Amino acid sequence: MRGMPNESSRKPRSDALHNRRRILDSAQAAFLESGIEVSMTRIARRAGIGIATLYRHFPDRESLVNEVFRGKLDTCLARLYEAAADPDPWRGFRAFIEDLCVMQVTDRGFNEVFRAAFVGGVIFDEQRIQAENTFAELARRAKAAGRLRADFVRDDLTLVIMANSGISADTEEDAVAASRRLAAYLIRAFEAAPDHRALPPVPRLGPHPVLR
Amino acid sequence: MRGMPNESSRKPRSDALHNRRRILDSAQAAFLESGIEVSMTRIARRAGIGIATLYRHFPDRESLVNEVFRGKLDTCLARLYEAAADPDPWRGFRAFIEDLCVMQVTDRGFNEVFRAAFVGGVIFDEQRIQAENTFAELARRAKAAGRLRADFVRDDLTLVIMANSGISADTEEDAVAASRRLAAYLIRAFEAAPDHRALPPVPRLGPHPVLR
DNA sequence: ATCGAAACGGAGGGGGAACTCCGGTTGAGG
DNA sequence: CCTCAACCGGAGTTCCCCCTCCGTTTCGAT
Repeated sequence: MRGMPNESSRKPRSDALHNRRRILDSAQAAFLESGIEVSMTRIARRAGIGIATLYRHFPDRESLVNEVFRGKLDTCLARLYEAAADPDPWRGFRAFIEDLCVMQVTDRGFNEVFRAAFVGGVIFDEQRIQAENTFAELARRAKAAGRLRADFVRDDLTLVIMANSGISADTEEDAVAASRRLAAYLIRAFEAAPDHRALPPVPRLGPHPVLR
Repeated sequence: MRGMPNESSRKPRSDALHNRRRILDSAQAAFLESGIEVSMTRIARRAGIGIATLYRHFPDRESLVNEVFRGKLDTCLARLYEAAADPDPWRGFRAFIEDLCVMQVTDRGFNEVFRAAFVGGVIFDEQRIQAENTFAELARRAKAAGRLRADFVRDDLTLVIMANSGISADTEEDAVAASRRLAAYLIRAFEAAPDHRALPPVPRLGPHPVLR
């Protein structure tokens, strides 16, 4: 509820609620098209409200970004838990990576936020840790089933996210196609096989600056 | 020679030559650190010259970018021809992708320019076509040798470039490590094997906006 | 040493973005 | 219906960027 002006007990006015909704919708659309760096003025204009009203509801860009993507991040985590619940861990593993890539590539803002959240770990922290543990457990099961190569590590998911974040194309359709093909290649590479050669060493992937 | 003020016959002044060199060096460093969008003012300050002098030598950002990366792009093409000359096409294929990834990940500006050049094909056009043909021939030989999967297509190289362009890390060392690991995974996925499943369809990858 | 063309660099116009101030407006409880 | 806190929105401030104009300085040929 950060950014909401009324501090204590009092139901917010209906026009304020209406404007808040319009801001969130416009911001969502603007972020999707142009990324989270889109100017606040553009968001306000798109919503048909004044710039001051936007800032009253969300004191800075970060709080707006947070509110917009909280929901989408939740559905993303839901996909992970769904995949982790699959009795066939390798099928779950593949499904998660495929879904993730599509979600990332169809929303430029989400791509940036998700990348920041997972690679940098600056925002949405508690959810991220839980998600990492769930993913690690899924990977462990897939390894135990002999389908995922044993030297797959947690940071390889970060690698997937970073690689997929580089995909783009003119139309959403083409971007999805490109992302699917990349995901298919990567999944193929992750699959256990008798002729494995050693992989290059695991990189140390620290925080990455996307927001500020 | 675009951007050089003296239109016809006359040897340039020594101070002009000196400043030109300083501009190119500073721009190279600035692009490497901050990407090609870095402000012209910063480049000029770094070179210790006035902003007007910068603009006199290079009338717009594009001509400066062109001049800075012409050399690096040439060495990149040299790597390709070297790889194409390898009697073992699969070894050449792998070496080229590995080298390419490292070059891309160690210079942010080059990453952006190279991505634009290869994905969009807007700049450095004639070189790009020749490079594409050379790469296609290398891939053909690698397929004929039974080492590269038959359904590998030209646009898969674009996929590699885009994926690798998403890699980043705190230190150059870590970025290289991450890039190496990604490249190893992709090469593994490209390798021919008896148990191939069909890949998702090839995406149509059109021009991509990086420079303006 | 002279002198003109060439090169230099700072000041400034124009634009856009982030964020704030404040006078006018409106919704909802009494 | 009245009132007033809550809300609205535009104008204004500051900052940084691109790029140009123009008075000053410097090179180098004579």
